[in-house]
Amino acid sequence: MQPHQIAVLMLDGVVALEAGIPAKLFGSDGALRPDGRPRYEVRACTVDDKPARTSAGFRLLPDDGPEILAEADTVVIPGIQRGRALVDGTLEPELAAVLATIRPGTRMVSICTSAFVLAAAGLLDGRRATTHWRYGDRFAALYPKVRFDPDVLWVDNGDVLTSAGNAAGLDLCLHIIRADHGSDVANRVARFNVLAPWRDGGQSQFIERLVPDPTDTSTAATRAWTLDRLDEPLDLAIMARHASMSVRTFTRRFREETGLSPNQWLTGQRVERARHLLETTDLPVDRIAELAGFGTTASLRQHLHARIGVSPVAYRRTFRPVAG
DNA sequence: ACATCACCCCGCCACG
DNA sequence: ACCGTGGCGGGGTGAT
Repeated sequence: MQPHQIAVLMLDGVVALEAGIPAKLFGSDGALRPDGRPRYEVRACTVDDKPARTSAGFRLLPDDGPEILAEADTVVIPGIQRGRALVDGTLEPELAAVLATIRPGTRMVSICTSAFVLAAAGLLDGRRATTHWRYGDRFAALYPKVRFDPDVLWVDNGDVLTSAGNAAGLDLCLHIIRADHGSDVANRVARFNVLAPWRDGGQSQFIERLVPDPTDTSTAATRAWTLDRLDEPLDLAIMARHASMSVRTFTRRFREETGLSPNQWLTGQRVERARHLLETTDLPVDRIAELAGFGTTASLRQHLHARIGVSPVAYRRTFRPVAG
């Protein structure tokens, strides 16, 4: 089977760190098939075949030209620090021309400020999108037709995906791998690259305390404790008691440290547990609901559907095609 | 599909 | 005055 073709379009003023993200993750050994063949093939190009000036004092010389865009299954555009899309909502004619060569239906991915480019191309009209928080006001003002969400690491519209600043591109690429091939493959890629498979802090761009003070009371130990007993009934009172805090303080600290409310986080962890079990075991769905801590199968179905839009059985069929 | 109900979440504010 | 804590109210959400 032909590997999924990923084209990285490096524009003038590209952020060097972000230009390397797709190749590093999609091209990781962790993303290889069991038979050793690649799942993804990553190439990079510029608009005009010339080196791209980065914002870091060096240039990037791609091996391929913009003709790869027309053959790509996914196009990733790393963030930029200049360009018309950032200034007046238009595209340079040369950029518009190469974007026009991309086949309809190609999955479009932006990292950081390149959401401006997708928006200027009209690809985000009427859809949810995000970008680097520092550019949020400008983004909303320049592109009023886009439903800007300032408070997430990434937004997945299926065929158009946008991510927040810099390292959020890692989270989005991991998400894409997870969506394409399941969380086991995504977790392996994360491990190969020494990344957190699921950023502690969930979706929020604004984690007030990135590193909880270890001498201070913290919710981290309680989160770890919770993960060992996901199959048990857990509520705020139980978690707060484990953390030796009042419910009010626990709730407040939890949001400060993770960006999520305790229950949002807990549900997320339960969904991840269920996904893992669906992928790696043949246990019946109601048993998985039980082990992941969902009271009922209906509850599991609802949360799985809300997160990834598929039923448990459909999910298993996608990622576990050979029933064991 | 719908109603009911428990629990969650968080602004508010008093307390130490 | 300042700051972290935690009880309370009640709108909101999710489970049944």
